[in-house]
Amino acid sequence: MTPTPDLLFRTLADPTRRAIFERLCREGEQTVGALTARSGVSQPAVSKHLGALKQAGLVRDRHEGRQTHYSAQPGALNPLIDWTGQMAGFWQKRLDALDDLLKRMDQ
Amino acid sequence: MTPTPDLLFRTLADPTRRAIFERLCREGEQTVGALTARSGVSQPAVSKHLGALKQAGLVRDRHEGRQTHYSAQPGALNPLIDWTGQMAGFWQKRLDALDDLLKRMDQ
DNA sequence: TCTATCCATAACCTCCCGGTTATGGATTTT
DNA sequence: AAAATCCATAACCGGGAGGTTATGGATAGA
Repeated sequence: MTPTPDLLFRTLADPTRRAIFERLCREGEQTVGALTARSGVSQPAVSKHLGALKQAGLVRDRHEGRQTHYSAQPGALNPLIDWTGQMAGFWQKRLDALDDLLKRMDQ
Repeated sequence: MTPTPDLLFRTLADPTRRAIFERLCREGEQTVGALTARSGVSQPAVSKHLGALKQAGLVRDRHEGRQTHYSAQPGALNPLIDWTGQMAGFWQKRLDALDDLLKRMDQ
């Protein structure tokens, strides 16, 4: 079984935090300062968001002198993909059953 | 462009609410009473969650006498799927660029 | 008709979360 | 050595979200 996507959903629910993650996905590794510059919130806020993202396994950090570089951790989205796939699967399954039923009633 | 998955993430972030949605996906249409029975929270709480799910387009309701039947609305997850796909795509793109660069340096 | 059931809404409470400012340790620059 | 920069943590605050109980409208059953 794939790990529960609970933490993932909670972490990505906040727009500011998700925006940070998106930027890391689009543009690759960034320092805290660079991320803060266009985030619209204070540097401590960004640091907190990065901490949350890290705890959810969505980002990695790399220390270099006095600055910290963050980068997106791609595979971390897999549980999300699996979950949506499952939900779609359940739906499809019930659709098939209905289809089958109708086919039997038809003949 | 696909609609922003913001509302989707926020709506699915709550475990109780997501559990209700999962049950509707697995087992199909359910009345509020049936959902309340195994939800662990009060009936008004369930009604509120269903309201949120409905507003996010994740469920449909069907009134029949004094009871209301809810069912999952499958296509609603598409923006989520698109979003995860985009993120994975960005990552892949940068990987390709890196690969290309290395190849050039090599020769 | 009278009662019981189903569900939605209102009113309220609590707690968590995202924001802020303040601070300090580590490192770079002058 | 002194000053400045980068970032993380602490402390605090306000608002929102999820929970509850209370209530009422609509429908089904007696």
